[in-house]
This record gives sequence, C-alpha cells and structure tokens, in this order.
Amino acid sequence: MKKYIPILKRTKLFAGVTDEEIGVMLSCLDARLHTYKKGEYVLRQGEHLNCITVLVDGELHIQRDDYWGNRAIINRIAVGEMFGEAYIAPESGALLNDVVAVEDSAVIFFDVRRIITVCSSACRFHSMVVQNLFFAISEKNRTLVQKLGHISKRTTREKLISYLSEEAKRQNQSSFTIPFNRQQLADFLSVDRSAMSNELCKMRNEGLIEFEKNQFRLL
Amino acid sequence: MKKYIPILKRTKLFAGVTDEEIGVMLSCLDARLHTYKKGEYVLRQGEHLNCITVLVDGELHIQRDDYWGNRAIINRIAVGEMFGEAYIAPESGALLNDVVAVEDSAVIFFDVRRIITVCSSACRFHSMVVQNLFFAISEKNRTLVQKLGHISKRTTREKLISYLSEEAKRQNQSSFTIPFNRQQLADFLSVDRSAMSNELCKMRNEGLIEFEKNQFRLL
DNA sequence: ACAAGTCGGTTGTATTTACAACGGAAAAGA
DNA sequence: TCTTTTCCGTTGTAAATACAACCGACTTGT
Repeated sequence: MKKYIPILKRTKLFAGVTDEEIGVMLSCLDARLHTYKKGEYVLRQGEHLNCITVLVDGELHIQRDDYWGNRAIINRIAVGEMFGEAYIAPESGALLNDVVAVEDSAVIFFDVRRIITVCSSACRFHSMVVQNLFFAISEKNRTLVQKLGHISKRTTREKLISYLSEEAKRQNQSSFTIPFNRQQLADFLSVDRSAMSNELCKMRNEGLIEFEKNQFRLL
Repeated sequence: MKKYIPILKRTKLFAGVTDEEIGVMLSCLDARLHTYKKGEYVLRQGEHLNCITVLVDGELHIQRDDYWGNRAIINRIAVGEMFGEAYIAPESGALLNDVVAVEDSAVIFFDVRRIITVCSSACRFHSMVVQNLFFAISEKNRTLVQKLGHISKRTTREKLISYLSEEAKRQNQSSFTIPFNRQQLADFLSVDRSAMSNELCKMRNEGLIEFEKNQFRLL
C-alpha cells in the first residue's frame, strides 16, 4: 500500500501532508487496499458503507441501472479522487448507486469515524485532513450542481453544449479530450446514444464543433 | 437574532448544542441576520460567498435562469436548512446559481473559516458543530444525487413517478403534500409545465395517482 | 365589489426524442 | 491472420415533448 503514497500525496484529501505523515495515517485510519478488474463492482446499490475511499489506480463510474436497463452515469471518479463521502453520516442509509471499475482499479478504504473524530493527540496533519475533507466534499457538491445544470437542459443539443463548454473551460482550451466514449457520454447526459450521435454530427455540419473520437474542439 | 435560537437548535448544524452554547456561538462565529421580502434575491450568480448560511424563516429556491429564460430550480431550502456549503473552500469561485426568497425570509450568515478552523480552546460544542457540518454537507450531497436520479429519467411520466414516490417514501405515507406549485415542480423536474400538467392528468385517469392542488396520493 | 393577477388544465402543432436496426471501421482476442 | 467484439454513424418510425394560446376558477389588492 505504501507504493501509493505519492499518489495519495497529490489528492485533495491529503494535500499539504508529508509522505511520512501519510504513512502514519495509513495505519491510524485503518486503511485497506482493494483491487478490481475492469467491469467489476466496487460497491453495489443497497450495500452499506462507512468508509471514505480514494481511487489510486484506474477509473470508476458511479452509476445506476433502472428496471428497464437504462443506465445513468452519475459521476466519474478519476485517480486521486474519492467517493463515498456522501455516506459519512451514521444515518446515511444504504448506497443509492453502483460503483463500477471501468478499468482495472485500486481503491483505498479509510475508516470514516477515525477521520472525522479528531484524535485526542490532535496531530497537525489530522486536522489538515479534516479541513481537506470539508473542501473536497464541498467541491463535489458543486460538481453535482454543475452536472444538474447540464442535464436540466431540455434538448440534447443544449446538454451537449453545456457539457462541452464546461469541459473546455475546465481544461482551459477550446480543444480537449473527454473521458467518455459515446455510449458513456449519452449515459452521463441521460440521452439516447444514437440521437446524441446524430446531434453531434449535425453540430459538426453546422460548423459549431469538430471532433474525432474523444477529441473535441469548439469553434 | 436571539429569538431564532429555538429554530437553530433544531437544525442539523446545531444538533446537540444547548441554547446557551448557541448563544455563545452567535458572536463567536460572527453571525449576521438578514431579512428578505418575497421575490428578493438573497444571492446572485457570480457573487462570492464565504459564509455558511441557515434559513430561519421563510423559504428559498436555489435556481438558475438561462439565456432563453428557462428556469431550473436546483434545490429548495426550507426553514432550518442551510445553503452555501458548496462554497466553503477558499478557491470555490463565484456562485453558479441565484438564491431567491419564495416567501418573506430570514437568513443567518456564519463566517465559514471560524467554523472549520477549530478554535484553540477546542470547545465541546464547536467540535460538535464541525461534525454536524460534515453530516449536513454529506447529506446534501445525497439529496443532489437523488435529484439527479429524478431528472435523468427520460420521460416526464418517469420523472414524476420518481419524484413523487421518493416524496411519499420520505414523508412515509402514500398521501402527502409537495412544496411546489405546478410551475415550480416543472422547473424542478426540468420539464414543460403544460406537458407535465397533461401527464399528471393522464396518470390520474389511469388510476395511478390522485391529486388536488399540492396534495398527492399514490395508488 | 371590481379589476388584475395567479394558477392549473386543455388542445393542436411543430419539433425533438427514443428505439430498433443496420453497416462499416477499428480494436481486441485467439 | 482470422474471428469476434466494440464503437460510432445513419436512417426511419413511433412516441414524447415543447411551445403557444386559451379558458375558467380562484386569489389578491384596492
């Protein structure tokens, strides 16, 4: 697990904490490492979780399939990001979504209560992590609201424009790569893949965008 | 401001804190009270916020109007709930939404940094509030995901069923009142009001639901 | 009591979408 | 290399939606 310390160091959760301090916290927070093959479920809807988790390798989707097989990709977790932070509270209840490995992945689980219960020794790095956790959850909150902004648009085209322009802004360039293939993007924006594909091509024909595979450019 | 202590006491943020302790914190956290008339803006998109706020009277909508005048109601804030928690981090940037008073309302603003920076005296109630804040933000996170679940449904009917059945479950009875009028519900679910109205009546004709004004019953 | 405004249901039409099915190109696997 | 699978664009059709317009019931304010 120690080999992931350099990665943990770059996460929002452990920002400003030194390697040695992280090493100490790994045992202090009862960290456990699990690995998953592409396609495996990390967590399933209905399970209970009392850990904060950090993805240290691979990629995860937080998603939900409904009764009719429609998939909604709620969120995407990249290396260094965390998930499970919505279930910190003891009375949080069961998970509402599945968490699936889209690539071979490695996840570290941390005991929640040991994080948010400030230890008696009140170590410097612990209170740092507490504050980091605040910021991280808070930021995820904003991310969710932004996503709401995308899918609350009425038409497929508007959803695409909303998503693509935010992505361009986030990556700070008009040409950028998105982390989804077509089906995944459709699931993320909650639209039909073929309809979306169609709309994308229309937009290209109208000279609004260019794209090839996952590479997009706004014009 | 002291007259709102009984209300604050029942909020998630101050759960488990006594009246006197809240009284102390009001000054300790630099609390400020503002009141708003129905229709007034509490905060506007683009502004900066470095406070956690609690609604102590009235009702707020967190919403966003796009260029074409389409309104999306992101969330509803009831008495005792808080907002602004997504902007705790110093680098959060500007507000992405408007916050509007739907009724005459009163809001208390608390300085964020004084909350999350544990004071040197490490008072009992302060660490309590820190933990409460964790749980509250975390819960809001879940609320947002639930809302995503509603509007990620493809048809108006599915959105309605998703929303109404969650509301029934939340209020723990098949007959319940919703906090929106038709237009607001449409804005909340991101659909057209008349189309939604139409769909509601179809569902009634099919014997799925009953309703009158804001009172609904699932059958 | 009257006028103005709000609210919710209804209808028709043009637009948009989902869905199913297909095919070619590229990638993955044997 | 050959086969299989994945990915993505295309098309046609049926279904669902947005939009505008209208009406009656009810509320609010004067």
